[in-house]
Amino acid sequence: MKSEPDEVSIDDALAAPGKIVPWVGVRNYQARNFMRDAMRVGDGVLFYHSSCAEPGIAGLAEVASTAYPDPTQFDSGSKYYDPKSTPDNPRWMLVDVRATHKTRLLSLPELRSLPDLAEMQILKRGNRLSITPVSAFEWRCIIQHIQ
DNA sequence: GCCAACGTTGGC
DNA sequence: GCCAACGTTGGC
Repeated sequence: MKSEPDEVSIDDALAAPGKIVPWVGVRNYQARNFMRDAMRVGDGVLFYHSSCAEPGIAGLAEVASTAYPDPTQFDSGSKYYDPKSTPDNPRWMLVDVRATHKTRLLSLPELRSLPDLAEMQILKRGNRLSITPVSAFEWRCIIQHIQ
């Protein structure tokens, strides 16, 4: 799951109450569907810093709730406000994410250098999704290299 | 700041 | 339903 560290960094997440952050602001249907349909409480999460000086995996986390409506879509003062969404028929969902560890930065160039990760979705050309699945094989590879 | 790549919008 | 125009993402 990508987060801009200027918005929510791994340090911010670890400092939050219960180390939990609600993953607000996702406004892409595919990314929403991953949270709504594919994620289960306890699933592992790679906390990825994007749009920053050193993009890469900065920590580990886990899914901490099932999906529920993103409250920011109803808040006209929020930059994530969506006037086309209503509480009766919410368009955007999110899950809570609980940070578990800060890791050394596994930088984007380092990720790209690992042959086992060649098929990883986040590394595919043109990928812009802020949430992408990670295979068990890729997860093990990353956990090994992060040590 | 640039720009490739992709998603969304809206006229037809 | 097509597709041009526009907006966004995100690495560099």
